[in-house]
Amino acid sequence: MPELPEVESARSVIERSALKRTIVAVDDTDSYVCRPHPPGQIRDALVGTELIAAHRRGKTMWCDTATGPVLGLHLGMSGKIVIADADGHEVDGGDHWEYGRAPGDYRFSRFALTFADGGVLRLLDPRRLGRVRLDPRLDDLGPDAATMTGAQFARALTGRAPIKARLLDQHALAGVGNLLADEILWRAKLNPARPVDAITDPERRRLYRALHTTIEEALRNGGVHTLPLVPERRPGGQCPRDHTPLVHGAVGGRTTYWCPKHQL
DNA sequence: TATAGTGTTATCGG
DNA sequence: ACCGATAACACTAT
Repeated sequence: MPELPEVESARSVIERSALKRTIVAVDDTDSYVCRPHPPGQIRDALVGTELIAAHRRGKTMWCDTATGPVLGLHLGMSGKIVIADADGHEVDGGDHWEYGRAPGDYRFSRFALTFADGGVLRLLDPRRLGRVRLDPRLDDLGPDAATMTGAQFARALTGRAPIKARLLDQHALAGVGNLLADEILWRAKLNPARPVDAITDPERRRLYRALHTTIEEALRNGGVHTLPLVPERRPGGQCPRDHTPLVHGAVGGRTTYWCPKHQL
């Protein structure tokens, strides 16, 4: 579910609704999501302090605390941030949910902060591929895909990998996931398997423009599912431009859909 | 019952 | 060391 636009809405939920609230309890007992921290370590580091800022680069979020370490949050494949008030009512809903979850269903709560007023911030994550950790390393992340410059983008496009594999490489640029990559390449009319070193300068500029317009549109409209190609990524899907049947295969190890007529 | 999957990372081979 | 491909991770929905 979460790619850069969804993570950004999760970050803004935290920013609006979880800052400057004293933390009185922490559930960090899911040792898979909280690894490598042993149960209790994150709790002991956070109880008594408060979040004071929420940041994001690519799909990684981190929160500064008033007196403790930085709290790193990653949503993985199925993670979602939900905040409830003391009465249990969920506030500040962000992105939509893929696993048919109803409000109040906390079966998949993997991490939780309880605030002094009784409110609770939860990380829900059925597949448990999300991550919570103290003082996360950010050095390995490339520049944020939403704000990177054309020069940074050109720097990211060296080597011989398929262009889609490079767009997915979080070391090269941070934030593009499988759905965004297909959408961006479709808009730029580039074949996902094209080697990076076969991309011409005009094509790279087209791709850079598609990167930004696609992310902006997804942010504005409420997520990657609102983009035109995404709902067509299924057997029988058609090119939104001219209804050519899309073809699919694996590129960069991920399921990939593209239009055989436009994407060359 | 079998399979795919919107992310990351360790491991293997060139 | 660099680069890319692949498997593994955990669990649900189809």
